[in-house]
Amino acid sequence: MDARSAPASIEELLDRILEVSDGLPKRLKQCADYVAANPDRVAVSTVAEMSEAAGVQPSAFMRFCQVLGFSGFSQMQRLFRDSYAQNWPDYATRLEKLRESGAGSPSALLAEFVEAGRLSLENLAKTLDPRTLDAAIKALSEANMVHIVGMRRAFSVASYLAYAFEKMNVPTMLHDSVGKLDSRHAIRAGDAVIAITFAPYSPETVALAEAGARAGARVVAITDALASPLRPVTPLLLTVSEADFGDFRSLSATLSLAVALVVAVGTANRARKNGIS
Amino acid sequence: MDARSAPASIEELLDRILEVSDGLPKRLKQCADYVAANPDRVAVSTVAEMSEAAGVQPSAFMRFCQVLGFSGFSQMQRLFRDSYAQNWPDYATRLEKLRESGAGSPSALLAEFVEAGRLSLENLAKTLDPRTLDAAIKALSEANMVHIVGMRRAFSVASYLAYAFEKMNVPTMLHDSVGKLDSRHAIRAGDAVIAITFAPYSPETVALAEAGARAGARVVAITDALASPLRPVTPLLLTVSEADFGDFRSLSATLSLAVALVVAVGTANRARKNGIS
DNA sequence: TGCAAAATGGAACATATCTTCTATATTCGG
DNA sequence: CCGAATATAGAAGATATGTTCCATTTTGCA
Repeated sequence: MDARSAPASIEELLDRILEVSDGLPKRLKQCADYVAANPDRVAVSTVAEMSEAAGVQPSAFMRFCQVLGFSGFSQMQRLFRDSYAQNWPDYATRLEKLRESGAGSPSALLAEFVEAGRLSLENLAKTLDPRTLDAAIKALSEANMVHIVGMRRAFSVASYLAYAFEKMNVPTMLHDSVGKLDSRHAIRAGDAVIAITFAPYSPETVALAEAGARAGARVVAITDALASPLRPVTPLLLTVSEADFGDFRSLSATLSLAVALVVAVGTANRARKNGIS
Repeated sequence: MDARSAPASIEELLDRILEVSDGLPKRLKQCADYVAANPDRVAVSTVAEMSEAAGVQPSAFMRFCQVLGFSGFSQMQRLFRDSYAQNWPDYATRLEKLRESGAGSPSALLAEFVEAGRLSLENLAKTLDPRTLDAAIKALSEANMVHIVGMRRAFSVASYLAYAFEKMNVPTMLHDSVGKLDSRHAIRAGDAVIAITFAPYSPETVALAEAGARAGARVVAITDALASPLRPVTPLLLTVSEADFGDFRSLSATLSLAVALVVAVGTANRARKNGIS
């Protein structure tokens, strides 16, 4: 243990944690990880609370503080309490403050997008039809392979779906247009297609969804209005209306829907496998 | 004095203060004024500190808390502490339960994710430092070219940033790893890098950010904790803590931040061009 | 495998902090 | 101006919290 004095700022403290973290015994490392991940809790918690959250005994947490160069928890906490002043917690107040910082200022913009995201989420919870969701999940979990297509702004949703399905061990193919290779013939009967598109609708996405339907695949659409061009293609239409701000849409609701879809499908698949074996 | 119960939120508390403030005796009014003006200190101070700052005796401050309907200072403080610490429930285990019990209908699942997204957005508004945001936008708008890197779950954010920057006519390069081509040498002095990574941090992303910094580019990090491996790389650290579920995170807050970033940079660039021409 | 060093858990101890109580001061109405 | 009601200050008491110590367990090394 070195005899250096206590860190004088939170940055210094985090540096020190990063630095010693690897050479720390198990319990002390738990403390280090917890503090590094939740530095904001230090200011308003007791050692008992901190240590419980980190999964260690209070005494272990004390030793951790001392390894960092503090005399004890109280001294370390003082550091966090002193720098606490600016982070004033209340959401409504804070949002108001951000907005007031000047129309067009970055913070004001952020406030608008946060608000838009929140509205979208609320709206999603209210309007999505559970039966359609159930049917979509059934179709996806029965598929041999899930094809995902979404271009331009919908591509981030598509790539997230691909990532999440992979994590869930669901066979997946992400149809990007790298090299303009035409991948539509990869879709077979018994597969499923998730097509994501918002106005102005991407023709490639619609075309691929149609090709999938013709090939005998079930198609799940994530789109923004009942008038979407995907409407004629499939009855499994999940509509998400995001509150946009300017030309951009936040995608908050769309992504939440995507995660829910993946987790539900992953769970259904796992249940089915267990049932069969 | 009325016998109503204690306020359940900070807004309620501030309302109540406003309401009773006029009919309060001198010392108690001092307390009311001080709390109304410095609500952020309540969570991290002792009665002794609060009362001294308000210019009264501790006992006077106690009486003030009781007039408000609390049993004492501690109870009032708990209100402030709870609202500060992002005490969102443990979604990982909550979802695990939902899934294992099989009782979790897809819509219930969706509701969970919507709620998680909402909390993440609130938290973003509460914790993001406007000055860091301003500095990040300045760095990005001064860059000749914006490089974007984010792997795995962060890739959807990266791809969305690329899409939006393109829309805004900001020169952009998305560093995917298609073909495992090493693109780090494309980064030059005068460029900027946006690196997005969340625990478990992707080594490629960190490496590319470091390479960028060495090449003389400004680096903006979007990450999840102050202890992120990107912190040593750059002071422009935008931290977004999403409520996450093991391998998944809703990304609602991250994407809102991304849009705000892009629009602000686009606007700044346009203003600059107009100013020059 | 056995030993020594280090780490850990839990309880005992010390201290800081909150809370209450009462004598004194102040205010307000007649 | 006087008396009753209320407010206040300060200190004493109760409680929560931080801190230390030591027996036990675990780890690392020969």
